[in-house]
Amino acid sequence: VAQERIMAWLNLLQTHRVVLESIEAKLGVAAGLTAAEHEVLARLAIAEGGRLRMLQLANLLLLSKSGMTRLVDRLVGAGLVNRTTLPSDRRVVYAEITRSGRSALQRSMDAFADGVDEAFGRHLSDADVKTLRRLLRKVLEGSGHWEEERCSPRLRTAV
Amino acid sequence: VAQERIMAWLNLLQTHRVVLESIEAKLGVAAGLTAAEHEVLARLAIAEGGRLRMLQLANLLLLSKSGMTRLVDRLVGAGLVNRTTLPSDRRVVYAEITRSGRSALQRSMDAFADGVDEAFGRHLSDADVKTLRRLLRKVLEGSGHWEEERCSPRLRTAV
DNA sequence: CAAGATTGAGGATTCAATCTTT
DNA sequence: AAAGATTGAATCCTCAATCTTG
Repeated sequence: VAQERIMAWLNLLQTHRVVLESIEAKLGVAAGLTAAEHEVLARLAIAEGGRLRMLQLANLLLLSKSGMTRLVDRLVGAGLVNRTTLPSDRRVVYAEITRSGRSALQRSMDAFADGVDEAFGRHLSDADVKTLRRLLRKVLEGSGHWEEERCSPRLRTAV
Repeated sequence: VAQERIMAWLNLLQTHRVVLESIEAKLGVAAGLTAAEHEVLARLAIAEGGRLRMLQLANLLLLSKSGMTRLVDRLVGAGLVNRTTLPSDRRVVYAEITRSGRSALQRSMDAFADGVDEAFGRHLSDADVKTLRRLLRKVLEGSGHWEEERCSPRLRTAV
């Protein structure tokens, strides 16, 4: 019934909170990063030239433009990212991962994977994970919010 | 592989954002409530006597004590909830839903169900919903965060 | 004027400190 | 002293307005 749908949503909400909290705890002690900061570094590291436009980043993380400006502000302040402009179109600002950013990412990468595994993956079989992903994809596609690059990035292992 | 787990988590994150946004939009226009505010009203409406302790509410919504204090502040300001104290233990504060709160809930209830259905349930079969819920429950139980009352409340239809 | 990004103001949440009652 | 709740300071986010370049 409809009740079942509502409770499924309730459980998704709770799972989100619980798992995120666990991931952020691990990331915090290992690299002093929030989950969002880690994801920016991870996205930049696999991008062509180690850089992405601000708007592209905001889109990938489902964040507002101004939210991304502030997030990058923090990363620049920590020396993990630079802002760059190319002469071709000087309206566009690129965020570019620094050498220091790549080494921070190496540390946070393991913490992140640990966090995901501990709170999320450990209790699910490989088949469960596949099923879960298939269902979530169905939801996202159904509401028109699936984008290959955002939802299914090729994750390079090499940093 | 581990990649698959990470992407499953990524998709959960995105689904959470997308569905929540849709629900809040519906709740906003229909009743001027956020999702958290709606859930407080819903929890109070099915509770014995229409009231719950602040700490119990915070636990149900996975919010901090102070976060719940402020959330109830807003609901009291809107006249949807009252604060009460019983003589048995005057340290405890109860949030109690008002008549006005119940009528607001009647409006927000439908909007909420619509939002869940539209962004979340519509694209999943009944079997899919059941499967999804089973997997999420597995995650929550595995990490020791499943609590029957919080994760599987009996949802009375009568308000 | 439109696109891309940043800034200012305001809202929601958390941690640590405080207040009241037991 | 401990339990329950609130308050103050700080963080992070969003919306609307603004600035710069095309």
